[in-house]
Amino acid sequence: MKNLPNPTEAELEILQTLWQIGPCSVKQVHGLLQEKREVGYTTILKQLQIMLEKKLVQRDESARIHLYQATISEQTTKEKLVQKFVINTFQGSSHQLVMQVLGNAAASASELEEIKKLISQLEDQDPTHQII
Amino acid sequence: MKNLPNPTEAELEILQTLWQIGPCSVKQVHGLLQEKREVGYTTILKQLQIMLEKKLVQRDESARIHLYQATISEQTTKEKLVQKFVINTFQGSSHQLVMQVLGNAAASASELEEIKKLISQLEDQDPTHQII
DNA sequence: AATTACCTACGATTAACTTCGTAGTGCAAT
DNA sequence: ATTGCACTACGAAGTTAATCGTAGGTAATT
Repeated sequence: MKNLPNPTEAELEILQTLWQIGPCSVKQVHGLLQEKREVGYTTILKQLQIMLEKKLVQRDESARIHLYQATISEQTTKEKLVQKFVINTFQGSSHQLVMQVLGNAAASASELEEIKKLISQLEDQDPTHQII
Repeated sequence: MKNLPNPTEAELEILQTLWQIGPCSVKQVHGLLQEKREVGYTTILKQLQIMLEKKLVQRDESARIHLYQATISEQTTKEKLVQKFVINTFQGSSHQLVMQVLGNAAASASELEEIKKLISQLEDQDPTHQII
């Protein structure tokens, strides 16, 4: 429940794989990241050790091969990162961010449908409710 | 037209004020940022000098008081930053980002209206067109 | 038992960012 | 002219991130 620091870029990359496949060894993480880019084994190891100190992950040391898992949830982590990004880049206006994304990189028709559905839900919830 | 580096956090903060008020002196930038947080005058000066080297800004040295202005546009800069952020945080899925933002921090009713309007426009443009 | 293979620990390095102090320069006001 | 103010230039320090090499230990294999 404490407030851990936001993960850095490299840390987030590792967290994404932990979220994806659950508790796993350094070797597994390294194997997956290696597919995307050249990176040394000990680099990942060191990162995980640092993340352990920061309490971004915990590890099971009962076996010789330590197993790491994320201590922070994907959802709330991304929420915080988005929040910070919106403040830095759009001076806090998440509305501006959405307009940007939709305008430029947007979505397939089905994804737009999905978004419209979500908006309808939000509106139905409470028409007067200020969500942003 | 070249590819300049993305601005850092502190640089972006300065760029925001340059975009907002146009060409201006160090003093002006410092004055505005000072309102938001404690920061030294020479800090801003140095940053602007660094940004000049990186070509993120240009300056008019004709007068004793140099005037700085952004060389990169607000729109394209933010596009690039969003793109990078989406890749890092949502593995390239801007759709996921939008759903996140709408779900959590979303918008007032009028803003939702605006977003719906934009979606309609996008759909009308070309229903089969993959926008994302 | 000796060798090999794998795993962790740790230190060191490099680069980037951010910040600010000090010094120097020139304009302006007395 | 001298003094003082405002502005720029530059260097330096402190931080944080990211990467990897080397060393050391444990377990399995021969």
